[in-house]
Amino acid sequence: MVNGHERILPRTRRRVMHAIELLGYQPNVHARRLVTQSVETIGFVLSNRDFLNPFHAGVLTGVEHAAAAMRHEILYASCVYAPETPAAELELPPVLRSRGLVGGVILAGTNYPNLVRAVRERGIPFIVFGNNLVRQRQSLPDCCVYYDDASSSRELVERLIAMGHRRIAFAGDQRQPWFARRRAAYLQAMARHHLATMEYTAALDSPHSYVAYGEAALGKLLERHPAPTALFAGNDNIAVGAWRLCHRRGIKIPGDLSLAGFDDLEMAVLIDPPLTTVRVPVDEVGRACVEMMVEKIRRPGEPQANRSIPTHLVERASWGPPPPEGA
Amino acid sequence: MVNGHERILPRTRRRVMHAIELLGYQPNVHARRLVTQSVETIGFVLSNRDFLNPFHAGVLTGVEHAAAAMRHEILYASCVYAPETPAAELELPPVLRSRGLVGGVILAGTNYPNLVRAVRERGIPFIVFGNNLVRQRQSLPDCCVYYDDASSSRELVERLIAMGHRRIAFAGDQRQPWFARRRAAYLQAMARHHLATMEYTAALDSPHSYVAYGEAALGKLLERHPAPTALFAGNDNIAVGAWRLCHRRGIKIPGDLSLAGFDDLEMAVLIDPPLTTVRVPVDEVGRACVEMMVEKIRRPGEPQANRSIPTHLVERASWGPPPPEGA
DNA sequence: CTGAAAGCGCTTACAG
DNA sequence: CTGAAAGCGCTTACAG
Repeated sequence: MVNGHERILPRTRRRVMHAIELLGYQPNVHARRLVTQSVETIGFVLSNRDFLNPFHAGVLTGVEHAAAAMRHEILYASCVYAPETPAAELELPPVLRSRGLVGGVILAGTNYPNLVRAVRERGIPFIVFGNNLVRQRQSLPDCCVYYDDASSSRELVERLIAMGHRRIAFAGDQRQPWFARRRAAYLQAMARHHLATMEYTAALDSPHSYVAYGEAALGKLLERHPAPTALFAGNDNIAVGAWRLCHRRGIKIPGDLSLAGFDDLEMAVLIDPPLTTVRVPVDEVGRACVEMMVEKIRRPGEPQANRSIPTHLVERASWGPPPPEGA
Repeated sequence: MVNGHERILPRTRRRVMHAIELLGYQPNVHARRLVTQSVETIGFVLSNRDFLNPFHAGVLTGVEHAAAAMRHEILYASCVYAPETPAAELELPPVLRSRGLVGGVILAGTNYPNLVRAVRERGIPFIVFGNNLVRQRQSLPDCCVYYDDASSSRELVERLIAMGHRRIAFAGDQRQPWFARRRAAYLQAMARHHLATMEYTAALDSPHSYVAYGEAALGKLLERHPAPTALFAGNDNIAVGAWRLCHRRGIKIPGDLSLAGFDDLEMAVLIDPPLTTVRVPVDEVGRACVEMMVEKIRRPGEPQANRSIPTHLVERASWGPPPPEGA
């Protein structure tokens, strides 16, 4: 009666409900799950990150809000593994190992094909945050949520060109797929306008040194003659590094150099001038993950299209027309 | 046999283990939990925050790592409530409502006595992140983890005094207990040296406007004659606001004004000069929460001391001796 | 419309 | 040392 909509005498129903209220009765979830063979819990696995960065914190927030609205809980787990380990030999965390802990998992962080394969082989329904999926040859239909960094990147470069910039540089380590995609959009826009590209794509040693990377990148790019009049940094931290170099060298932003980043971190509005960048609606990414996950649990085997969340160019004072030629 | 250490023929044991391996057998957690009446899951409740900020993301990371090491899982849930709602009328999220979902909860975010009371009345073991516990009259023994902001704050002010500063200002909204504690340490240090205090403690309208608050604070403080030679900002965002004002007005840091914050956010090293601040070892806060939680679940009723995690003064270039008097 | 029984997959005493 | 039984707290068919 408590669960179903049986035909029952309204009076009886009321009395039972009253007793429930009175005693503070709450059904035991494990007994229920044992018999129904279903779980309302979704695992959120953060892979290969030593801490929860603001981006993933935002995705997790979105995931939790969406899940709560659909009466699901979120089990948070981190997971570190080597890309080369064969799928069968991966040491999986309990979320991916124990029977019944979760009804499915959202794989966030940076993932590789071996983990995806291991999860698939165990029959655990899963959704992958696609932008950070590295080295995946064949596409993964049915289970990916992306944010669309290409469109905004293209728009960003097109806007710089429309302002009059011709020497537009790009900076970002190409081994990281997010930078590779942003660069591809940059190359495409530049090619469309028959403009020569200027790139700094050196390998990045430590994931924590984006700012230093940005300083080095702009330093190198400024050695060229003629120098770039605009820099599209692969992310905001790289942009902040470039900004610091300008600050030290007295290069005016946007007078001498227009600067744009990607991510819209909190600090984007704190530097002076505030940074033009691209915002990823992380809460929508999280929501999309949950919606796909719930749909997949409800209708197993039913095909679903991958989802792509649009991103938004956020225009701020760090860009403007290029300096007059020959100045 | 799988669970216990019974005396069994080694050969039989080996054969069973082999079969387990072969079939990929994993026990069903719900059946196990139903019979053992225990859960290895700990709830992490983020209260009254609309998103997971870097500080709490760090605590959550610490909590998850410590929990994983002790073979516990983390259920992440957010919870928004009004401080005035009577405990009995609070609408609790499933972690705090369902029977058996978790063995206990860590209450992070900003909490009020009504929630603490509701959780206690339901008999759910809990640990509270004490620094953000507001309006709690009687102390909560046995269940609090704090970070010690007083010692580092005092040390910070003492160091400024030792450098020769006499006019040291403080900025932070006193209704927020973390600012109140830092201010108390400031007042104490100033009193010890018989120095007059200079404060900006206006109410802060929006939690997202710390930077603007910092700009306003320093603006007001600089109207005084003589002006302060150092500012202890209640947190890094307020310090960044002050830094921006200095940047715009051409006030040199630390030549004209020494600046210090609290939190050691990522941006502390990105501003120029990098910011002297206080670092809270968030992972240790998280670990302490888990350790107390597990201890409390294992030995119910056993008294435990509250824990206080030391913080660390991080000296950077944003402070130095005061300008020569009368300059 | 209502009550009693079976069974979900385990663990834990207990009998062989 | 090993196997069979009882029972954790539910839900779901089924008999009354």
